[in-house]
Amino acid sequence: MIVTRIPPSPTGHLHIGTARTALFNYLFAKSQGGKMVFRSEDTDKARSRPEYEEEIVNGLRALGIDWDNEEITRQSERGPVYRRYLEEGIGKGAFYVSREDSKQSPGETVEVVRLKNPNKSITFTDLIRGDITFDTTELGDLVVARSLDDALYHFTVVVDDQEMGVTHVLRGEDHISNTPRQILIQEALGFSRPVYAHLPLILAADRSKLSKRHGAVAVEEYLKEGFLPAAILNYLALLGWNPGTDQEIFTKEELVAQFKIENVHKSGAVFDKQKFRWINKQHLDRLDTAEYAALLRRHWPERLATLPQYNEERVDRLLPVIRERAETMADVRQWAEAGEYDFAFQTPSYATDLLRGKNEAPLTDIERHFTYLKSTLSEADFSSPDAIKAAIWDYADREGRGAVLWPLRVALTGRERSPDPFNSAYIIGRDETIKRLDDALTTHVKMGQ
RNA sequence: GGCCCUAUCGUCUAAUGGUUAGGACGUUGCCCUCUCACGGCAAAAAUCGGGAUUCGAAUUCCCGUAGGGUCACCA
Repeated sequence: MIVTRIPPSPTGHLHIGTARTALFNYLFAKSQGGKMVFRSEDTDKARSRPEYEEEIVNGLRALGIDWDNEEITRQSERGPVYRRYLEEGIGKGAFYVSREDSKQSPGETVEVVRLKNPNKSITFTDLIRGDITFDTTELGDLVVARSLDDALYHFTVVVDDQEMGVTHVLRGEDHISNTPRQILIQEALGFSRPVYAHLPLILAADRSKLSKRHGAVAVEEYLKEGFLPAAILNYLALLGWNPGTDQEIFTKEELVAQFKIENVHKSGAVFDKQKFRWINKQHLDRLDTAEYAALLRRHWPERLATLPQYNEERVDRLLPVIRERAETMADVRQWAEAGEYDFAFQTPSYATDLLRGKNEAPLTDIERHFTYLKSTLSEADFSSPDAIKAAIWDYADREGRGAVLWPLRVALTGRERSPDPFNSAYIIGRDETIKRLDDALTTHVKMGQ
């Protein structure tokens, strides 16, 4: 049985690179009927924090990446296990205790444990890159533990992978050079060698390893920005992998069904926010209305609810208009905060010039159109934007669409750019539509004459 | 610098010896259109360079070049 692992170090937020590695381990294991285990690599006491472990666990779960060990393995709790293997290795002569100056606290003398390097050439087969050979001589007698009770990363990884039955190690390309060290330790301990697969890195626009200085790298930040977990998963999967078909939008299940390690790339992939946003829109489009409404309300700026005409019915009518444009919930929030949707919940105010438009339509024309529209709309079918459109389209077409529709839209929304007048009228309802036409007439047309 | 990895449109990628080098994002143009969007159609846009093998190379090999990763008593 295939067993993969996801071994984050809880020294920071859940990095999208970590999430991507976790995803590939998950997809590889699940697509082969195997398992994935989670291990917290918290041996660095100074930098590891429980909050980070919690954020990583929650973030991965939010994305739908779960693991098969009930209890998370924590390296900080396995000191005795490492000590046992250390002592065993020293007994066999594979490691030795070395008395030297401490690098951690200079001036002190400590007894570190070093590997007795056999100085050989090691070749391992990488599932993605083929055979890779290193001469380990340059590694020297590497330190594997600060003391018998304080094993270091390479040692703990090797011991835990062995004890947890890990068969396949899928990790970032930045670990390639770590592999020969770990193989040396495995061989010193008499362990078997797992299969390795080094994934291409996620790159920033400048093609260097994506890091904090390039902007948002934490999964949490994208979740907050309103990216859907399914979209994050989808986009991450496409960075370095593709199914060999033109399909680009996937559910998690489709990913599991189609994932093949042979289709994983060798070269790094630049993280492209634009494409990510587009992917998110595709997933947004696949939500049903109730799901979308719930999502929208979670990201809705509170200020809108304080507007005088705010009610849920209008929000529901506004939803399709928002939905057709928004690529992320952050877009919606931004537009809402810029006042683009205020018209739905309060009477707009605007300049007469805006009402007249670029062509500086005579106010007498606007008065004539509005008088007609008022009487027509007071009897029109308001059950849908299309019905409203049907009621006034012929008139607008005859009189000049721009001449009729532009001032109508401005009277209803007060904005240079807004949803179309049919949707706008539908959102605010018949009474409010008539009222706003009246307002336009008294405030702008009559005053201006 | 040593070691290691990589190299197809700006970006993500398809094509595993024979294609007008395909698709997607983005960009540009056109259509739709009262505005902003959405949508539809179209266009521009790539095999890093040089050798070798071969009837034939994006694809195999070699040499360059470029980019990246890594060189801890961090993980």
